[in-house]
Amino acid sequence: MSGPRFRFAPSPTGFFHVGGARTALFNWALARRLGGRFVLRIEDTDEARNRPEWTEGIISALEWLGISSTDPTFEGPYLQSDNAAAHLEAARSLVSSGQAYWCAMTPEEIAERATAEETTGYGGWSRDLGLEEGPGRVLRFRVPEGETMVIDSVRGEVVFDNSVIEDFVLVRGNGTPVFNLANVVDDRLMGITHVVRAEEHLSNTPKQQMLWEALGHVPPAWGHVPVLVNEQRKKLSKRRDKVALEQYREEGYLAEAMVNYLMTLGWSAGDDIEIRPWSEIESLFRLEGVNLSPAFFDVRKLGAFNGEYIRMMSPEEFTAECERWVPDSWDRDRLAIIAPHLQPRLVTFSDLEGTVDFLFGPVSMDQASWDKAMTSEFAPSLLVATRTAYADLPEWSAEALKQALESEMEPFELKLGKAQAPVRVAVTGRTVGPPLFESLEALGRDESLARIDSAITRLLG
RNA sequence: GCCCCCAUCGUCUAGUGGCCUAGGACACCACCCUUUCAAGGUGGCGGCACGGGUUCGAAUCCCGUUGGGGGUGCCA
Repeated sequence: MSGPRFRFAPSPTGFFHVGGARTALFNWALARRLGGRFVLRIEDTDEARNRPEWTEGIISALEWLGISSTDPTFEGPYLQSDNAAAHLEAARSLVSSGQAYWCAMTPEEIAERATAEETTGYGGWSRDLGLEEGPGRVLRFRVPEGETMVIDSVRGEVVFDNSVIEDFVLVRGNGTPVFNLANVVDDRLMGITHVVRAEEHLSNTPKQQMLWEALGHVPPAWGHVPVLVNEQRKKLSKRRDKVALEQYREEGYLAEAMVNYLMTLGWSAGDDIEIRPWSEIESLFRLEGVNLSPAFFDVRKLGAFNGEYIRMMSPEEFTAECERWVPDSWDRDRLAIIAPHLQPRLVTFSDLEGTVDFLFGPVSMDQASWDKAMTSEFAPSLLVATRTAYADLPEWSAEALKQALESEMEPFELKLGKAQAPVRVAVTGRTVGPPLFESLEALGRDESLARIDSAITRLLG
């Protein structure tokens, strides 16, 4: 078991946060490039323990991102709760070495003292009281004097004055260990050498580092990456923002696009290239190159990346992917005919169904489109003429369809762009959509003619 | 309140004292192409938060101000 060990420690909440996804990717890239391990540890809470599907969700989300649990780089998942005994044991060792002590002050009393303005709250009240362990009593860490320097690969050296750090709780009144303790003990037990996580943890890092040292070990290398924020520049929250990775997956964003986009938030390889395959990202990624300020998660740019990745797919890949996003009842051959024309038009695959549904079921006529296309002077006669020409067309192909309409529109002195409008609306129900003649070809002669007929009937009464 | 972090176009970023009249991408606008809509091509709009230093020279270094963010729990 050699080589650096990076840990990723999400807490299951029923969805996988995009910010967490980026942190996971950072750790994964590092572990892969350095020939180390990506250690997944689930911070399972009481609630999560009763919902194994939450943990499964994390695994499947990671899998989607390309962080495969079957890859040799991947280790885990471990459950934090499995180590509960070790957490407490570490706490006890701190008591016997005098680095932790029992405290009887209740949260209410602390709040009272805080408002009384005489102290900051707890203020080390039972530091030297020599209290014994007892019901409801908490174990506190005896913060030493001096200062704590956190050496951070992203931010450099950050110094904290220990006097501003309260004697924090290690074990709750109910006997359970607290996050900071559990984390340190787990990291140590698992031989973690690098802790790369979001910046929101930076202020708590001196506490964890003191714990490492109090336990007699050398702390890991830290790396605090900036958080992801929304338009209001607030940390992304589930309440107000679309943060669930699963939701993007369901909307038809490609994993490769999501991964690539996430990696550009707060990091760049130092050149002008943004779109690049994971293999390159992996070999280029450096913690030292990570930005220091929060980044806005811009769905529009994600969409642009997704479009790029869609266009990069081979026609076969694209068609195969399309089939996954469309009802089973839809004719696959017909879908394959139109697919090439859809590829440059899609932003996400969830857009697919709505843009070609007219090929697979009855037209739903958009009233505004009808009004716009059918009120022109030439619409009725052109439609009739085109219908006649189409009925006798020897070959039902896009090219023939186009030529036929072009010759019918001549007397009206129109451009193709205008002339195709009535036919388009008659057949697709909308003014915008995939290329018309290719759509007609896919639809077939009978259905196309029927739709034009029904439009003519509606137009002429 | 106290502590910590941060600050280049609207957004994501390049930039580590002279190559910067600050580069790219997304978005936006215009034009071209065109079978609507896209895609593609060309061009445009737009930024170093502010004030002091240091220096021959500052987006880059230092100090301050302002502004943002995070932390400060018997949350994780």
